[in-house]
Amino acid sequence: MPLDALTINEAAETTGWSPRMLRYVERVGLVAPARTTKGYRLYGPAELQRLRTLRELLDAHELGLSDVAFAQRMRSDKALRQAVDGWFTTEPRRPSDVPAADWLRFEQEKHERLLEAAVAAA
Amino acid sequence: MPLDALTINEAAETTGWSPRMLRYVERVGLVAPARTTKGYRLYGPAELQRLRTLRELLDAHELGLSDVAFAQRMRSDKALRQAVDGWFTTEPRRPSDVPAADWLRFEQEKHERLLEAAVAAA
DNA sequence: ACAACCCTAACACGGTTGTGTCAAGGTTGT
DNA sequence: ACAACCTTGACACAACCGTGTTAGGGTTGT
Repeated sequence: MPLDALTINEAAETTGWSPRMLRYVERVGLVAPARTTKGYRLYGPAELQRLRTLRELLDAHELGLSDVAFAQRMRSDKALRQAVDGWFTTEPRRPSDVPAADWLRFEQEKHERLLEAAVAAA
Repeated sequence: MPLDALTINEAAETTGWSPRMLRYVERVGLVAPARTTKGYRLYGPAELQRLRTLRELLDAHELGLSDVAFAQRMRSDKALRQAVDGWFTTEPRRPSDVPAADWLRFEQEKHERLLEAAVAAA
């Protein structure tokens, strides 16, 4: 067994999550640890760090795991990100001299560029 | 009554939402219509548009209202946005020659600049 | 003044989230 | 071989989400 990887109960001990919740956090798509050939979960330093900061994140802003899962979905699904961003920018009295279709496409591409840069930088 | 503003039942009729849900959508912070002095809701063209596209958005990506509400919270609460963005970018093997504190601050400010631009553009 | 509308508040109810616990069975270390 | 782990699956349960319905009370238009 790798020296700097913990089993689920050990990881639970040092992160404050219960083993049950570690499995649940994995199920919802955040913090998925490596596995041994026989299926045992192995939590490395990166996973442990993510688990600790996740707890802080949730507590500090009163979020649910589903909120963070949704944020992750927005980062990985470009179409979703565009759709949501697009919804918040509907009909804010656009300049009337430019055709609507062109304006909309411009806005979409602008957001796409900006947010892709943000994600790429991550 | 303003000519191009609808009451809640009329708005429900043309948007496909139920009156109950229009009140709920307002409660969760999306699409808040104007009010008459006596408290009657008045849905203008902008609100009607947002309601129709909201329905499309939810259906197209299997979202809940709470997801969109959370997205809105992320756009309006800078600290939240930074915290969430920060979590997704924890410990991805940063360049080892730059002190951790500086690197972290640099990343935070970079995200802040990019996302502020995106929101300001909206 | 009366019907037809609007308001808020509440009860109801199936579905999801977050969490614990327990069961049945495979793996590991001594 | 045996205790001490690990796995998945299921039952349970409070809290919340999305939605309808109903009740009690104001407002508006004819």
